[in-house]
Amino acid sequence: MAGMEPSRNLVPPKEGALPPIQPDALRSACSNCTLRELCLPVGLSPEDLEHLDRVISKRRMLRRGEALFRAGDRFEALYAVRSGFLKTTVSKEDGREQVTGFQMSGEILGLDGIGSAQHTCDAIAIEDASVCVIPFEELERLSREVGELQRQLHKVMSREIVRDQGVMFLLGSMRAEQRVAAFLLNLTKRLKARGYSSSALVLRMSREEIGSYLGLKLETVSRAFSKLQQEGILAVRQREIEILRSEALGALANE
Amino acid sequence: MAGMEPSRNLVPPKEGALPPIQPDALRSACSNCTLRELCLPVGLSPEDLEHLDRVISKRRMLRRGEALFRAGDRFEALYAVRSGFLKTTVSKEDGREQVTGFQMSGEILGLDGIGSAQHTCDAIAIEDASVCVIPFEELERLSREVGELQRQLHKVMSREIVRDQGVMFLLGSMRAEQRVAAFLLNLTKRLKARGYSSSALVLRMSREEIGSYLGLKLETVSRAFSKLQQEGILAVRQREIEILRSEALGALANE
DNA sequence: CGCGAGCTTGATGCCGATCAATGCATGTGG
DNA sequence: CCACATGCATTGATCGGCATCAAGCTCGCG
Repeated sequence: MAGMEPSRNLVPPKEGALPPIQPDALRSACSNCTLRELCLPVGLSPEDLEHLDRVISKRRMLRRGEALFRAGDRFEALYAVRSGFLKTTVSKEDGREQVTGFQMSGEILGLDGIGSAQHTCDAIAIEDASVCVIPFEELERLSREVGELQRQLHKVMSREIVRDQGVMFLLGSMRAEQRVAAFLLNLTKRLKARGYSSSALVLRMSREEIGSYLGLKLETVSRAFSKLQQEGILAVRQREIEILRSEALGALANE
Repeated sequence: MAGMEPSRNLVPPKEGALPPIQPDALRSACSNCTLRELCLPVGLSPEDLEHLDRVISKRRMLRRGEALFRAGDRFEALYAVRSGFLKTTVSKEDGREQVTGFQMSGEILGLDGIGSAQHTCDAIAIEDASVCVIPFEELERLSREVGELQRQLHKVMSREIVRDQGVMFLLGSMRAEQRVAAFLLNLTKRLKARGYSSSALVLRMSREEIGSYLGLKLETVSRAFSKLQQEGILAVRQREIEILRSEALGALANE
């Protein structure tokens, strides 16, 4: 039932908002990709795009639960999500682990590996997914020639740092309900940029994964959802969430 | 009493471990800098170092409490700490703020600004400090020519991302005492790399700043120090900390 | 139909926040 | 030099939010 279709159970996107998947095509092409305005190629000229196409030659399909890379793996490439959802997790020796992020189409994974030539976290598909493989040595070489690409890569890395700062703030200073509110707002913002509704969504991750990301136990996440529903801010039916009063959600998250 | 001397009340470094300060010199030179093995220039050849010297032409002195940059400031440069300590903080509109990091000599500040051309956090000197100014446009240009520099810049950014993942783990899954233990171990590790003792240190930040960084209240930080002292793991006298049983501290932080 | 994974809901307990008082070091003016 | 103010740290008492433990519940699926 799950099959390999992308993003099936998200709220239907506007026309053409998501790329059609061609499971057979082994070559990707940034030039034609409908994600190019959200992904690494933002702002590249058509000629530069062609150069990039030559570097990003491979794709990789992942079944739900499969790892794109694991901590300790040799770092060789960055990955751009084409379809599906992934999570990244860090873990201590003793096995305790924590989700550090969820990635959707157009977002880049693997930046953690550059510093030490090894990945420092696991990247796992939380639904069937497809990613573009971006061999890093070649990307570095090309970005030495294409200033705009260099700039774009730097921006992607910088934004990741800023995102992490936001999560640190959330983990350090917000209460459970606020964290959940902020999480939902962040998700809908990113989904909206991809053509999805900003008031309804289907969560691709379990309560436990959300809790792990937000520094909460799954029961607490569940209670927060229930509370927000009681207050008339959300309508929650399992993983389907409807945001009834987004201004109230925003107000909550901002204090 | 405080004056402009660097790092006065840290445990005395081994010979030559910290750079002498020449308050009058307006030019810095990576080629001669004793921090070059900890800072951006790691691994650069003498010739490449000379190129870098041409880009990093200015220094800036900061008094305790002074801001290097603030959220919203136009992003123009990265900064490398020469001496002294800084902190970075993010804040919400309502004024609540949280410390996201402490930076010591050889560490780079300002990476947050690349993505949006504006800084997204404040960087404040928590003691008199001196930084090298690295104009970013010029750094980007030079790193297009010098592959080793490009690589080094990417590493610095990637390590910042990994560092943040570690903090997220700490904030999401560790208890108060563990957080304090991990904090101390992290500080001593970095100080050791700079030639200081790994078993004694003087904190440059207040209990409140530590708490803000660790997602705790200052009273909780204080209690954690007291507890660790009772247990014979630390000797605490105000901001002077001596680590008596570092293996116990490590064991605590790792579970 | 019955099983199991994931979600919800309730009862209880603990860790850390909060409120409050005291201690300690440094600085200032009389 | 003392009296006093100020900023920071310690310690105690109390409170509240979230974790923990423990049932039920829902839904998809063999």
